[in-house]
Amino acid sequence: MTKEILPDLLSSWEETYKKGQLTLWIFLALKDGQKYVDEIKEFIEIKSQSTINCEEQSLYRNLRKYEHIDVVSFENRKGNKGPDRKYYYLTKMGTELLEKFIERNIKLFFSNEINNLLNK
Amino acid sequence: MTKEILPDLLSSWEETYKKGQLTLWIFLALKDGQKYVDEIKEFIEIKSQSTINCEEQSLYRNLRKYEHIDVVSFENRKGNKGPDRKYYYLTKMGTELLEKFIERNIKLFFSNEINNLLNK
DNA sequence: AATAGTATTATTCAACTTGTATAATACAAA
DNA sequence: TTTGTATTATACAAGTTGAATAATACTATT
Repeated sequence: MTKEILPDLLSSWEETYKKGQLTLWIFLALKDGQKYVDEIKEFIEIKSQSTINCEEQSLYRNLRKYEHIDVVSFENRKGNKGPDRKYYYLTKMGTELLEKFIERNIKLFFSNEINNLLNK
Repeated sequence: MTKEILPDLLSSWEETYKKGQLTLWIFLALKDGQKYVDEIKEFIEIKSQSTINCEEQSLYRNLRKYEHIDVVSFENRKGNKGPDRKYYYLTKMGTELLEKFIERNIKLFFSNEINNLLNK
């Protein structure tokens, strides 16, 4: 009985959970190196082990938001085909922001107290 | 210049980020042991190092949702004063659900690839 | 018996992100 | 000219949380 409900509960929880996570994943992708949208999407899919499959539209929307406030910037480069690609990177402010965010919000899970609880 | 904007960006990002995180924190609190709402709130505030300060109303709302679908249950117990308290705990299904969630969504950050990136 | 404090339930509105759908613009190569 | 790639834009639905407000109910104290 449980076996049929559990996957649905899990995916609906994950759907909610990931809504606030996209920015983090994008910034991690950019910390890894300059990327344009397709590469960011691929990075996230692989590194999240397919937990997060985002739409390109969501990436563009998110990137534009942070571009406007100088957290993210880009450089035009040619691809194999079509028009130039925007290769995004974190600005100095974006780098600082990500660093502080990781320190406050991610490192928590590496603390002994939480880590013990996670593995109990 | 950056120094004035950064704290605002950080807290607005955190506000968004934590919106999908409450369920995880509640479930971790319950995994730690049966608790009623005040204790859950305290657990989250302390263990998140004040990164997450949630409203009791949000806890009630969230708990009720998962209570209805048999992920969370409770036991009435008397407190020092006032009416009985509902001491919540994870059901068998809730425990399984949390375990699977952690495995898929949290353990990622302990992988070498992500961990290296976080500390770069 | 009345009051004050504790615990929970309920409703509503605003703010925010993402999914989804749809459309438009623009460039390059075949 | 057509096809494929890359980006921008708008609008609506769904979901969560913050905040405000109100109501119910039990207990202990005065």
